[in-house]
Amino acid sequence: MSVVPAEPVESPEPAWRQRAVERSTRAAKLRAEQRVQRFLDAAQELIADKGTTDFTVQEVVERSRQSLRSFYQHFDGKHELLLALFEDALSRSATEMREKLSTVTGPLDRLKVAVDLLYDSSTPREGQQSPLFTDFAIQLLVSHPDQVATAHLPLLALFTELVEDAVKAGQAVTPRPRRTASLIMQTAMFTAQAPAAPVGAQPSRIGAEDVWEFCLGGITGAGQATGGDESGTQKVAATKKAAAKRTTAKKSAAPKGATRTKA
Amino acid sequence: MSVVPAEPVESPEPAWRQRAVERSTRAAKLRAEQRVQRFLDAAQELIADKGTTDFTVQEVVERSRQSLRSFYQHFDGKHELLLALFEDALSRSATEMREKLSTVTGPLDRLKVAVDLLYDSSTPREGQQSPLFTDFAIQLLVSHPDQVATAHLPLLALFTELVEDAVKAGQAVTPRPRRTASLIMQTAMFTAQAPAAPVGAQPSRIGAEDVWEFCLGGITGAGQATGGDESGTQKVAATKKAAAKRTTAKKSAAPKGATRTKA
DNA sequence: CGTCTGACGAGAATGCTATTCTCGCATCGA
DNA sequence: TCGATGCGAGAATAGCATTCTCGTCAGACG
Repeated sequence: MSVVPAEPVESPEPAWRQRAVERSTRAAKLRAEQRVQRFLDAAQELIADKGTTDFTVQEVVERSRQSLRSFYQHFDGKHELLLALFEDALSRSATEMREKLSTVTGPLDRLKVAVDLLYDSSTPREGQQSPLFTDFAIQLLVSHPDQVATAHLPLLALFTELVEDAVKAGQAVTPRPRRTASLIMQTAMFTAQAPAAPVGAQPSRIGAEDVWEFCLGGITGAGQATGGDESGTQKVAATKKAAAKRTTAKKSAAPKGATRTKA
Repeated sequence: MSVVPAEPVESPEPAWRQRAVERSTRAAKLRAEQRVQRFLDAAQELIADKGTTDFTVQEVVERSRQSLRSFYQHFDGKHELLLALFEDALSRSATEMREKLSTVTGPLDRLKVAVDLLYDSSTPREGQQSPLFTDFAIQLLVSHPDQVATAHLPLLALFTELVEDAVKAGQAVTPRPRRTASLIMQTAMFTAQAPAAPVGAQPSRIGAEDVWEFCLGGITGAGQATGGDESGTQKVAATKKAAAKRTTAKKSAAPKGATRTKA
């Protein structure tokens, strides 16, 4: 990109010195990276062990057999450490998801599988690796929304592709695939760690299936048609169009043919 | 429910004493409630002032002109205080929303307005009253999901009604209105404080409109039909049905008639 | 080879909060 | 008036992140 052409007057030590310095530098940089990695690994272990991101910086330091001094020399703070892990995890997750998707064909199938996978990753487990998606992701959402956005980028790209493919195949419609992808992701991720109903409510947990149906067909009925009466679906679809129009144009009174599809 | 019939032998002081005690108690209880209220008010003010829930317990104490001692005598901790405010806010919000909805007719219109309102409440503002929906709600979601669920109950009830009404009017279809309502709420609330795109991405912010369209029609096209070609919508709807089936039953190859509705 | 520099370990010190504890005073009913 | 209970004032404790101080050591450089 920018191979500086060495100013003829100001710097009488053009490239060879630079190379020398760089060689000298390289070692240090390498050592630094190793150290950073050790912190990262230690933190990862702690997260796995304790199932939280509530570990102490001290613990990280001890586990990595380094010093506080060193820690703060390499990270701006605990926050930076977690952010690093977070971005890494999401990025890794995206590629992993891509692999798993490689065996699936059909735009909608692929999208569904993606939703399932994302939902699964976002579900709080006991001993798994999740807390980066759950715990921290959420805290971060409050304090540094933009960084979350950045971290989401790889996944968002993937989902955007999936949506676009579905659209191209005529199996989906949306004016802004990126936004839709974002909405799908958010729905899946947040719903996964959703509040279970307070006490004794049967609809206890909203599952990946529910999320998918919702994303697919929303409320207007298309998604749930997994075996219902043909005519019914057709009817609702027609109604829907009108309803949407009405919502925008302000009007009322509607056909009563309640058309549920399932029991 | 349980007017204890006064055991003949064990307690020779049946009702008069109880009444006396109760009279004596009442005053104390009343004073206690006033104190609690003062804490609550003070906290509310602080939130309004600072725009965060990051106030100190000390601050609450000072502002309410009471003592730390007293605070911890009435609350289990800062957490309880916030939780109280949170539940209150959500409950209040639900009734307020009900009022505003009273002027709107038409199931889908009502639902849409509700989504707008909820989205609006959940949007982080500078000086407004929101932080209870944003800040704290999210922290809470991590630490005490069940309490969040409880707090959401009033709103969930409202949205469930709205969805059910829409279904009854034949303007919507869903097997489990409650779940759908929950999904709609979550989508609106979380998307409102969503991460804006990292740097220079135009689709910067997902708005209430986008949320609504997504909830309404999901991805399968029904929602966006604000003026598209009749036949197109019809076609997509038909395709949709098949697609959904395929998703479940694992199959591939799809009709190519890309049918976008909007530009 | 001697020195100088910059990274590092060990750990004390600081700062911020929540939470608890200890003292007295005051209020209210008996 | 007496005693219990509520409460204000504020000191004490504790958990953590972050900073600072002091030596040490390895490599760079003349």
